Amino acid sequence: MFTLIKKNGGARLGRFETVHSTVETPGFMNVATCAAIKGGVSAFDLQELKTQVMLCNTYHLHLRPSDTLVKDMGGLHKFTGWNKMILTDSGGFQVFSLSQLRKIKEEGVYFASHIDGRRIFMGPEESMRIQSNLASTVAMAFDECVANPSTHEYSKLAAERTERWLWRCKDEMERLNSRSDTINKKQLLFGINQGCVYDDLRVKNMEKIVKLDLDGYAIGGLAVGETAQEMYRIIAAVEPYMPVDKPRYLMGVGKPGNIIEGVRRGVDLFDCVMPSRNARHGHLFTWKGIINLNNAKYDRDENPVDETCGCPCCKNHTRAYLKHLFKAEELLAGRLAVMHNLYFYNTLMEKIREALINDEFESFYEKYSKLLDTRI
RNA sequence: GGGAGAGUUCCCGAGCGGCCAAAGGGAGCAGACUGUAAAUCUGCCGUCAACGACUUCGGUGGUUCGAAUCCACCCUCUCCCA
Repeated sequence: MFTLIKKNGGARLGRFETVHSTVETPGFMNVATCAAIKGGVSAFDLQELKTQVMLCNTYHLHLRPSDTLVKDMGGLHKFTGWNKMILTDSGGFQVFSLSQLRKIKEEGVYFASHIDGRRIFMGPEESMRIQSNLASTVAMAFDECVANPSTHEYSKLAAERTERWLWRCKDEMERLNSRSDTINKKQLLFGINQGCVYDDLRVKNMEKIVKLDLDGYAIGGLAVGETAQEMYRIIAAVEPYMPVDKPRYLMGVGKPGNIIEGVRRGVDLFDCVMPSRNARHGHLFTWKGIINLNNAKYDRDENPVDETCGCPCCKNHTRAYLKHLFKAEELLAGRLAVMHNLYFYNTLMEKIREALINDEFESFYEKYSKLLDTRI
């Protein structure tokens, strides 16, 4: 159940109560595609990183270790040791990112496994069944995320197919939630808005999927090649059509600045691989901008990554040490850097919420929306 | 003392008369990364007034229109025999 607490302009402060935990929004979901945060960060580490939600992937976990195994192990919460909200992505994004390895049909998508080339099929029903087995808190609809650029004609076709898939997702989820052997019988389902960069398709699609009265709504298919300005325009175009009393999730976004812009336009939830992936590549977020720890200038830097940061890495280590770990290819480098970046993102969301509570979001926006994405 | 082999740009290592400023690694330097086929990928990596010029392949001298590549001597290293 979602409660809208207050607004600052378009920005929303809210609370999303689920069977596993209550999520304060705006919130950032930490990506753990294969049921693990890449970089060697465990569920027990997430406790001290202010993590609220873990995000896992249907496609990846179906292939390995298999959703039936996870079900036999008691579901993702028991399996990973994470007891708060888990959102599972549907595999829809893989329709986009594994474009060389798949074929899309009305019934669903035929993939070649990226692990061993084995042919697999996934449609709305399969995705729901897998996510039900995984027993996440929130399941995402199985959608098609089209590449950018795509023609208006194709984007329309894909968005309408995604709508039809959504009906099937809803039916299957209701069926699964009523089964006695389902682990999480209160599994929620979020619908996903598509339509590429075309406002008319986006709005029409949103109007249709809202009628299904799902537990939340996501804006998908963004940050896949269009400009940031186009992305903001689409969010603004579609937002008036989204239910006020349901969480809104901007999928796969993004840079700190993108998130602040998203919040300003009424988005409640975000996720992105950027903090974890970039961390593994030595790019660290700070309250003064982004640093690349691989740069020679940090060789003898005695400061922590960020002086104001309370993460385990900043409390214990210098930039010089972390830089050394990266150059020496020590696993510890990735672990510490990922912990820092996730803590940074989670703290960013916390500060956004504080700003909203204090009715200071606009000044927060002015201060940080550009600064945090700047390289220093 | 006798015999065999080797010395290439920061390192390893190809090249063995012109297409060589010299393959390929590594290191170094920088960049990218947005619902993770990513602990990945890309670029630069002799010098300069730089679509050209200059100096480099242990040293010196030679052969040749032309040499990292051929010859002579020298220096250094490795291995084998005494």
